[in-house]
Amino acid sequence: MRCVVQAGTGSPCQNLPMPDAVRRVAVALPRPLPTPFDYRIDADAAASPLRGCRLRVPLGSGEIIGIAVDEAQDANDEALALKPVLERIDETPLLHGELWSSLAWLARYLHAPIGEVLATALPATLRQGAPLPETQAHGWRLSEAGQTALPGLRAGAPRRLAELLAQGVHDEDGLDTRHPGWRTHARSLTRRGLAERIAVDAAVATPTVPPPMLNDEQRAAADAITAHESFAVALLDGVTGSGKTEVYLDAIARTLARGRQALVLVPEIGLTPQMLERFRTRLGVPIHALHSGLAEGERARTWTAALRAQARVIVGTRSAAFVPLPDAGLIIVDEEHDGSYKQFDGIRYHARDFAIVRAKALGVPIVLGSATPSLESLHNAQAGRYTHLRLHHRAGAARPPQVRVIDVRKRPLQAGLGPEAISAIESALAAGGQVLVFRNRRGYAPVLLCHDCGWSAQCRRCDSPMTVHGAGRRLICHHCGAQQPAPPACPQCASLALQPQGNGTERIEEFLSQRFADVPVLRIDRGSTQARDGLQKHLDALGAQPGILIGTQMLAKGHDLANLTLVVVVGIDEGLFSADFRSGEKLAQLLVQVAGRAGRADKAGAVLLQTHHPDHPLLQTLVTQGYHAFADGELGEREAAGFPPFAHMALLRAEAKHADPVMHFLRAAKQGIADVAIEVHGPLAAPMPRRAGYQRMQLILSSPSRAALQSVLDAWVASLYTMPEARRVRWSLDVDPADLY
DNA sequence: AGCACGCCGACT
DNA sequence: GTCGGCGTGCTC
Repeated sequence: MRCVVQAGTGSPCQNLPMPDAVRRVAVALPRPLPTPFDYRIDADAAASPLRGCRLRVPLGSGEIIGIAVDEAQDANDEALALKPVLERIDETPLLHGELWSSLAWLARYLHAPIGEVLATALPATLRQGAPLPETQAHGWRLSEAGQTALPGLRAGAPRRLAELLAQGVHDEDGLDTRHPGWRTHARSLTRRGLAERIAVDAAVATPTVPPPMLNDEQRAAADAITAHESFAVALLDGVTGSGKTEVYLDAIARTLARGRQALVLVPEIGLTPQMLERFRTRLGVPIHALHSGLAEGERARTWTAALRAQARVIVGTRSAAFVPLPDAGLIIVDEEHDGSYKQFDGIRYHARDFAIVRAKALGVPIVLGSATPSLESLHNAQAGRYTHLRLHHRAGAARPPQVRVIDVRKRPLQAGLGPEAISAIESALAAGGQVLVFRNRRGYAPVLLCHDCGWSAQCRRCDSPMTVHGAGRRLICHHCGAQQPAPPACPQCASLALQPQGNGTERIEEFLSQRFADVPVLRIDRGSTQARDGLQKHLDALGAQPGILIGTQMLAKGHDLANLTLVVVVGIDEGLFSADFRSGEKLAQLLVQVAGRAGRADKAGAVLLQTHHPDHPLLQTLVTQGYHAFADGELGEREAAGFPPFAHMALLRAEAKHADPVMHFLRAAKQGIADVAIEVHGPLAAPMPRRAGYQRMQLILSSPSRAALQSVLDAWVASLYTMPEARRVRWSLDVDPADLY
């Protein structure tokens, strides 16, 4: 029986004898379970606040780390039947305050299990129960003995380090990036008593590089952002090269001066060592980076340093949206339109949207920056919910590139390149420039086709076309990674007329390196360049000499190419007619971003867009009137068609080895929605599974009212867990899906 | 998600 | 005769 609190009598439980003093606590577990599980806990272990603390508990035959979602409740005999909490890991809550309530909101909004959401928010080592790491920042300086001994030191690396330290305290963070290998020399100095390691206060800002003078637009934008110290969303909408980063730096510097923390989110490919170094020298504080390339221990250290307010500036990719910000003053989301902010498996959150929720809860300003803002953000700006700050001018004298649409209908193509493109490449190289050929498709050719019977190579497990690699010798499925040799003859009609159709980056590389044999031709894509510094090394090796880069998405931004004068974009036609409602927006953003790579400081650039559909409205509007005109038109179409941001969607996906149970489950699920405010489409075939050999289908829910959709999801998702049909499939829900196919 | 339990194929 | 395949169901 429950212990009932009666009005006016206080808690009667306090008066009852509690010999064993057993209490119960609800624990969120990192498993796809709809609710937290109850455990019993000793009263003394539950004496201090529990909510947000990690607990080690038994589950099934094993043990697991969960998080208490509430304070312990008084319990009676039935609590004895519960399994016991094995260990209380945290004395004080790891998650609390704003972060706790924002995460609780996120779990409700995504209709995801709270335990999975909390686990996603924590760095892996902490999720697995590790103690909070040491985070005190340290620096190095010369000892008094070092000061006197310095002039007498032998020339060499230790002496150079000593000379550096003689200028003042250097923090380890900065030494790591600027003087790799310094630790060996520091050890050698320490052994001789010449240098010493001291704790440093990260909050003291001493910029080593003075800020440039902001132009009027930049100044006005920076002033508008820091005008209020409370929640407000600013859309910083500035063309490529307009100096958005200077606006960020100015706003961050003011935030630091007010004694507050700043969080900067950047897309996966935007977080480069050069960018961190620029922030470090300009802000004069250690920059705490958070990205997928970091070791787990390092991620935990950064997260914890933020929790302890030692980290003042945190720059990170998607997952950095989860860092604690006890002294928050400003949040920035750079390239806010970028698709990498949306997580595609597990908890499908959108880091930009969650950052806005957090800024609101924290009561701090947030800046969304982009040269090609998402239609959502433009819509919000037009509706007056966001302040729209425009930067129209490229900094310095750089002129915008000349964009030309090239009609390749009936033109002879070589590896997908028309005569205009080839001669433009020739003259750009002859003039000493560099050329970027952008193709959004890697591999040699997208499909292998039999010219006689029409057979094409399909992946046996995914039913999708296999991409031709290795100059036509291998077939690879880009969905499941399956590989096989290309067949010598058509498996269907035995014809030898098998032809690779279309052109991937490999085939373009093959052609261009023959055609322009006297210049370097570099292919940059996921197949050729694994690590991010691998790409930088390639670019460094090329330098400013004439050459050709062939690339996919990876080359669309970041990494300055000082001498790039021509960009050729091929293979955009499939993007013009893709079924997904967001494909036009994505293509437009990509084209503008790629075009922005051409023409820097002194050289005007040219951009050629090759297409079989030169009159397509997207291209016409984009080229003649620019991105914002395109966005206005596209928003009109979204409104007419009932798509985001004018409708709100959720997507229920299910998969199993066979189609039948998937169909049964989705049909049954569809039956569960009776609300007339919700449109339900499906079951429809879903995009390729990551796991090969699975049948996947989906249901699309949409409603003009976010509130109506949310309230339907509340009851509906709960019912999915108990549906008998659900047991035969794996299902997942995606609220605000990024794309439908 | 893990993990155990449970019932059918090719191997020491 | 057993090792192991993954289908099914459960975890406070």
